[in-house]
Amino acid sequence: MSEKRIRVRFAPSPTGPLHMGGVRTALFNYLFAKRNGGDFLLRIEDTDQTRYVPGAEEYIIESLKWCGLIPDEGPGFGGEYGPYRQSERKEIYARYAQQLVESGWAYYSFDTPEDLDRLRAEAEASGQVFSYSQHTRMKLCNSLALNEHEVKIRLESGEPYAIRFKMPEQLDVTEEDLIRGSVTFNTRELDDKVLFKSDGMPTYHLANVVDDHLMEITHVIRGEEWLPSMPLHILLYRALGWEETRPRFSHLPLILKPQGKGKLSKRDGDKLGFPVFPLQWQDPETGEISKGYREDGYFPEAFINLLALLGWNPGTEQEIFSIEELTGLFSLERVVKSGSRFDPEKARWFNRSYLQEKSPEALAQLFEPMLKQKNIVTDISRIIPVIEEIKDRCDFVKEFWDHGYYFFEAPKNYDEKTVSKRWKPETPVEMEAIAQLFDTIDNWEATFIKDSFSVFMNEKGWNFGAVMNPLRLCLVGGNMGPDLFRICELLGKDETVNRIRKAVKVLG
RNA sequence: GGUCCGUUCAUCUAAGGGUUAGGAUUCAAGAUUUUCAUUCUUGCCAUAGGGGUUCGAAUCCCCUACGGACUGCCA
Repeated sequence: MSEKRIRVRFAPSPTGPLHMGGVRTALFNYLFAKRNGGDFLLRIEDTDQTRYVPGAEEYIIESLKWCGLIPDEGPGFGGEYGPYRQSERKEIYARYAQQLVESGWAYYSFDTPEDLDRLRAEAEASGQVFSYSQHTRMKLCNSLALNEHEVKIRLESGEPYAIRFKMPEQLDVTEEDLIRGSVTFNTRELDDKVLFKSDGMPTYHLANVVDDHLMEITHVIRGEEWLPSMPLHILLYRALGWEETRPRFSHLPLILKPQGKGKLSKRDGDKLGFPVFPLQWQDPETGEISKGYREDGYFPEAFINLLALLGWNPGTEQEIFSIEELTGLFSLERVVKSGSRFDPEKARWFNRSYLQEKSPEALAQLFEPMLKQKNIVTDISRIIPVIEEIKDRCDFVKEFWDHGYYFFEAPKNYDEKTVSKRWKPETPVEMEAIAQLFDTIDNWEATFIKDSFSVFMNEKGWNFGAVMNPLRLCLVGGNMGPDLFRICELLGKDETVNRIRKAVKVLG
């Protein structure tokens, strides 16, 4: 094989937000490039003007940045092979389309979209499927069926036309897919795809082949939905005389929805309560908002990690990988062939793993803005010890509040179940006694508080459970939380005593 | 309908002819925590079915079933 530098591309269409399957495709391309010391390019495939969605390209780029998948080349990233937006490469494609007609690999088609719609409808009515192919092309309106003179007149009169690929008859096209192994198609079953549209733009098929060649792409790594068009692309390289240098192909398995049938779609996320997009997206037409992993509180490292393991594994039992580790280990050979169902529970677990590894300082920095939003201003140094106590019980930074709000504000109400279970007629007297005891403690540290408390309890002969549980209720408003004396310490003596007395007043 | 791809615990997956089919998530039980959660331990659970090839098959071949993708002047 050649010594060519490895170059791969991620080529999304800016027709909406990037789906997590798209992010995984980008990730695998990135990992493959970096593993092999090559280049990762971003190319925007915007050849369909009718499907342009404002903001989609920016969304794609912001998503890649959030994930840390920075292209070496692409719109806004520089590079020697630009422009990287297909709409800006328009002139290039017409030339190659023309070349294909001249060499007999393609032909003009004058059938209008309406004509074809009608033919499709008719076929369907009789239980058939219409296809523009070697079996039907001679009965249709194109430069193969029409005589030379007729074609010339139509062309000169400016009649709109599309250029279609003239699929060879009865030819086996075999390719070694780097993930799936040998795949064979016979051209007899393939149709004559449009390469160049009547609006002057190429279709995906022509544009991606031309651009991959011009941009010296060595490996095409894309979703499984492209597998059926691989023979067309291979033949296009042959027709253009680029077979010697053409890229190798790999088709990634799909990401399937957690339950039921089919691939993961936008709707599933909304229905099942997890994001399918990296970032939140608001549809510019309908205003409808779709959740994003970022806004849901996922760490980008966790998101990347879970995506990497959806359809790939290094063959060891390790599951937590930094992006650097992934780039060191990745190989297409270890990508699985079958589609994988996405498991939101495991996604949560990945985030948890990353959260537990982070320092209390770093987590406090992330939590502080959320406190500010609740109008709680406090010093980072006061947040850190709280996080040390509660982070075990959290999967996301945003859960710190639910598990530790009582460190920042007195409980507004008391959990009813706990009250009915723990708050007895004698409790108020006991609580007041504890409050008085606490008032006398000078060294306000968990171990001392605990010692004093124990001595006192033994003197009184009171039952620990009967006192500690309502005491916890006074301080946190429920029956949850870390070590009670640690809570007392962090609350401070005055606040602790105040909360006890307040609870006695409220609960009677 | 046609073409192509796929099929190991509920889920993600390991095992590239010889293992008690391993790990992780979920779930369940026990321990610890005088609370809740965590943590730890244990447990439940799989080679789609049928034929071959072979001393020996999750692994190779064929058939069936099921699932999926594609079948646009969309990408």
